[in-house]
Amino acid sequence: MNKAVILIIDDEPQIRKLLEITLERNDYAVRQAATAREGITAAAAHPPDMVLLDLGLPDQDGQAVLRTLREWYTDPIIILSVQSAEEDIVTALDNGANDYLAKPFRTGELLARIRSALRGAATGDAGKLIVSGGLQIDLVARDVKREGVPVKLTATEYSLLALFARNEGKVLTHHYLLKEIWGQGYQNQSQYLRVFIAQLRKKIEPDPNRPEHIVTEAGVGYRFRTKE
Amino acid sequence: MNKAVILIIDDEPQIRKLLEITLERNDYAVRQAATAREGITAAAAHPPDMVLLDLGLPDQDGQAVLRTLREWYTDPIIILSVQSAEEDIVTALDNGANDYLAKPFRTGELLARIRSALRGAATGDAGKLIVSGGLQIDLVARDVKREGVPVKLTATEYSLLALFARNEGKVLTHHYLLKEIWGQGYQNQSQYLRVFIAQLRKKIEPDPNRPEHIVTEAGVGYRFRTKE
DNA sequence: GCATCTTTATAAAATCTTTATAGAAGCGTA
DNA sequence: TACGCTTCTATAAAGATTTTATAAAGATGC
Repeated sequence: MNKAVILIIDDEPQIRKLLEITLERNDYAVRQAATAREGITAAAAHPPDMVLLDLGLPDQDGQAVLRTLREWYTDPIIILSVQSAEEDIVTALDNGANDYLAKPFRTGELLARIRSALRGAATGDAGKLIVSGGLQIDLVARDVKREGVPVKLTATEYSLLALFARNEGKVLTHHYLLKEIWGQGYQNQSQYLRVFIAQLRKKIEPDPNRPEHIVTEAGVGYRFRTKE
Repeated sequence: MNKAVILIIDDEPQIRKLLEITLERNDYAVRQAATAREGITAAAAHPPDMVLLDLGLPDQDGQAVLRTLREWYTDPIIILSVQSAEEDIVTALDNGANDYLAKPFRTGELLARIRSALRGAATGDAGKLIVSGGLQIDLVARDVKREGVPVKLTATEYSLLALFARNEGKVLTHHYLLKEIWGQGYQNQSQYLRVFIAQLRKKIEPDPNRPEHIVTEAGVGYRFRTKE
């Protein structure tokens, strides 16, 4: 029997510990992240059945984290926050949160709201599109088109492209890419990357010999560019 | 686009008036009931898109009303109550309420919670007919036809196809499909899926060897495409 | 008892990993 | 500048592994 997996994104260790104990005692599997960056990565790598998100993270604005998650994550997100101003609540809900609970919360109520949210897990609507130079990526539908024509990508190819798309303009190092896609322990298999980059270019570049989207940064990594 | 219809069940005329004004100003259609009996009758006669339910009704216990509504009513129910004891909240949520707001509430927050609840509501299956490439799915009548000929599907086959039809174009992961159809705890039984997908293809695909509607996304899940 | 769901077995298909080879770029030296 | 050397990159293709399709047998429930 599989337990529902809940990802906690909160920087306070005590809160995480309290949540961990409470949730595990109620038969949920718990994963944790202490920063926005960690949390987004964790959610992307292995999507949990639900996210509990603290808005007061040290490295990034909570509402921005929420919007980023909602670009592709469709399962319930419950906000836990010390803020209880109406504006914060309204913004969070409109950014796609399913519920908002002010700290300190009552654990019984939290558990009930978790049950409620998991019960009615939403089938989200049309996804946010990343469009550029004839290339179109729908992170929710897992759908990629070039000049309007669907491109068939394998699971790994898609993961790689999605990771690029979410980090448009930034150089991603070999090390980082390998760790994100293949996991800890593959950081030196640069050849994997070369093979898959070549594969991707063949499928999404107008001219694979003169790449416009996935450009090589020799000795460092690759950079994804949305043209123009 | 028709306005969403919200049914208010509350015995206090001032609250009803306040809600009526607030909701209508925000482009909802409002209907009202002052007693439990009236409310249940109204919901049954013309099911609204959402119910706002006060727990302190004169003629019947609020939790009982909630349970009665949930016997057949599947759209969102938000509780408005002067009670804010944890026990009341937990009971209401476990009785099927989507949200619980203590009076006095802030109207901005109420509106945000209404938007949130409506957003995640079962995609208006009402009168939805999906037609494509000789395939025809009537989600209301639970009726499937191929080239005009009725297709006989088992309960599970139909649930699966309906889930696909409601998420046309999107990749649905094994995990998600198994959770939605078989429930929490079956997420690793990918073989179930394979068996039922094969079964469905045999029944709805023009050429089951070259599926056009239910396409495999190896390593990830399946995608439903309405042809052309 | 019959329809349906669950499980098992096996073949086929798709994908990933690994190997091989060639090209491009940087760098020091004559 | 030209040359050889080294390092990094691109790509195709063979081999290995994983994932999928399907039939069919066993179990379950009304």
